[in-house]
Amino acid sequence: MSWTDERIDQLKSMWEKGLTASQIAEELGGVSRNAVIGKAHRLGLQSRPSPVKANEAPKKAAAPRKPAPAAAPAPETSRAAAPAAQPAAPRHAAAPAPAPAAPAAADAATPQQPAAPQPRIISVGPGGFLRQGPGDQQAPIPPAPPRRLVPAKPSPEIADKTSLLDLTERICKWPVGHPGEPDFHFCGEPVNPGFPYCVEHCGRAYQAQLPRGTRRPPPPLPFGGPRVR
DNA sequence: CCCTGATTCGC
DNA sequence: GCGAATCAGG
Repeated sequence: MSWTDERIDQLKSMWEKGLTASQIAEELGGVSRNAVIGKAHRLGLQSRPSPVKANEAPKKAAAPRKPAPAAAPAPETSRAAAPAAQPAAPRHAAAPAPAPAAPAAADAATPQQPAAPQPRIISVGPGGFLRQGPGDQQAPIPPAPPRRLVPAKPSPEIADKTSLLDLTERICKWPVGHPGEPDFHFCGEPVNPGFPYCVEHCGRAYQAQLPRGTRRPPPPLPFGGPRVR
């Protein structure tokens, strides 16, 4: 899968909506969680409450992930070299810190600036578009971007059945019932590690090969077994 | 264990 | 540009 404009748009939308990278990856399909995060960063979408981000500016530069193989202790000008030149990544954008205007004249007579950098309250509507408050004029909101509303498919969670959308790497994918039927769902138990099914269903999926003659009639297979044409 | 996002770096 | 591998916190 490649990052088409559409998929990028979906990514942005969902990212801004606060969906996790995993959810986005799952929704887009064909990409990993890492791919989503990587793309998000490359797009400049940034800053999302990260569990690993609490710490800030430790005196020691972040430990290099990979100690240079076995050479060049030289001042490697790697990617993270730029100290503070361009409008690089604003680590913590906010920080209004308006220059303390009147240093000397401490006259309390300057009610000019209420100094209230009101945090913009933005809510997100379905589809990921941003709502504005009444007074929030920001004229050129996206000039009617062709933002497509994403179908809210996992909305009506049907019972506690494990649906196709609930399947993950570690959920038993043994089908129960038949596709198309109203109550068709998947087993949903934790898998037998290394297999797509839980222990119980592995037992049904993988039968020991018995010696000829002692074969037992094959157990029912998912979907009624291989179709014979 | 599971999850999360951030970062690096070979491709 | 991409994303797997890795790190690191919850």
